Amino acid sequence: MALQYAILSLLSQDEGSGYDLLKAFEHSVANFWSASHPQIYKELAALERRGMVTHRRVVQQGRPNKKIFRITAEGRAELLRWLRKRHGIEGHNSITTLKAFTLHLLEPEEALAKLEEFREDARAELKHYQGIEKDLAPKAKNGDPVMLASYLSLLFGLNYARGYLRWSEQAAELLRERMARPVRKARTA
Amino acid sequence: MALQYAILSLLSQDEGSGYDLLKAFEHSVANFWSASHPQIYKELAALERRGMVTHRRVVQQGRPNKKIFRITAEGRAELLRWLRKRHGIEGHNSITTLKAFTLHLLEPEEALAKLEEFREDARAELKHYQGIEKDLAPKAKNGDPVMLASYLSLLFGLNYARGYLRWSEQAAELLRERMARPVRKARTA
DNA sequence: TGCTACATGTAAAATGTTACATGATTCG
DNA sequence: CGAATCATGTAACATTTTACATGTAGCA
Repeated sequence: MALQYAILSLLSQDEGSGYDLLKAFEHSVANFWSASHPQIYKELAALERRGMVTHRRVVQQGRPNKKIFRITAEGRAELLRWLRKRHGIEGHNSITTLKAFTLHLLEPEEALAKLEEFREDARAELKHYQGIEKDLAPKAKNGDPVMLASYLSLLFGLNYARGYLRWSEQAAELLRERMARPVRKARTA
Repeated sequence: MALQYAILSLLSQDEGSGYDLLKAFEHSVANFWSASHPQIYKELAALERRGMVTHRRVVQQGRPNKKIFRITAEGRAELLRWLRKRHGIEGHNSITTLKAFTLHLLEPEEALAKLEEFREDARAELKHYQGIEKDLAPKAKNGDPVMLASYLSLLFGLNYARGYLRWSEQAAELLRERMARPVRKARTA
């Protein structure tokens, strides 16, 4: 359902083909949304049936023809209605958190190694976003509202990666404390 | 697929019925995982077929009978195999980020109000977790490994909410800057 | 008397992924 | 010559949500 709004949002910036949308999901908005190509084509068809988008066929030589989709006035209105609704904080299913919750199955040393893995992943992710941010920041500060909105969504990802990193360090810290000062399970007879 | 591991993880702490699991997904682990009851019953059946869990029937008077599920040795081994695998940072589809990305459709004033909504939601969420944290922190520091693992997963949620809050404030700040010092779109003929 | 908790399921619909299918062009 | 890019779709499968279905006990 929400994928339709992701598509409408992308089309609200610029018209494009299903393939263009696919590339956007793989690159520019991979940060916060992903979709496979069959799903994109399915949702585009559904959106067209509902009058939210239209397309024109573009014949090309040497490469496959394509359909360029454009958002309609109704599509734009629908997107706005959705944007204005209040959704609250969404709880997503987080593999990492589930793993943290399951960490008691590992011996402390291995658990610590696992947290170290999380930390490495987070640092890599953070560096990645920081690279993009450096590029985008000046453009966003002086660019049009579309640029600013893109930048705000990037900042969300950046913040997330930062929180992830801080958490992995904090968690490792707690585990290390525990290892240094182990807990007696019961009276040591 | 991953839901099976969430179920195995819960059962690795304590045996329980499908209904117990449902309540866990609604409360204790709602933070990072959710599931509907049909899905839980289906996955329990699948896990049992694969020998990962077994159940015994408990007959009750005055209320429906129940099936208490228990993880098997193979289930535990499978859960450990999964835990040890490296998953990397998972990209989830975030409604909030999508909305941030779409914010250019609103006039700056309304966009700012939207960000203020995000901030309110984040503050509420953060307060909620902080309440739980106060309760759990002492128990986690002196409790068993299961307690510590639960605590680590709570910390993840806490960090997330903090990041969300900081982002919403940062985003509002950027927008306010922009409103004070608006951008000229092109040469003003 | 009506709502909530307890407790488990099936059926149908929606949503998403993976595999299958095609076919030219460009780059290394 | 093999892989990647461009470009769109179908089919099969997997996963998830919502609606349907049932029935007791306790609380307000």
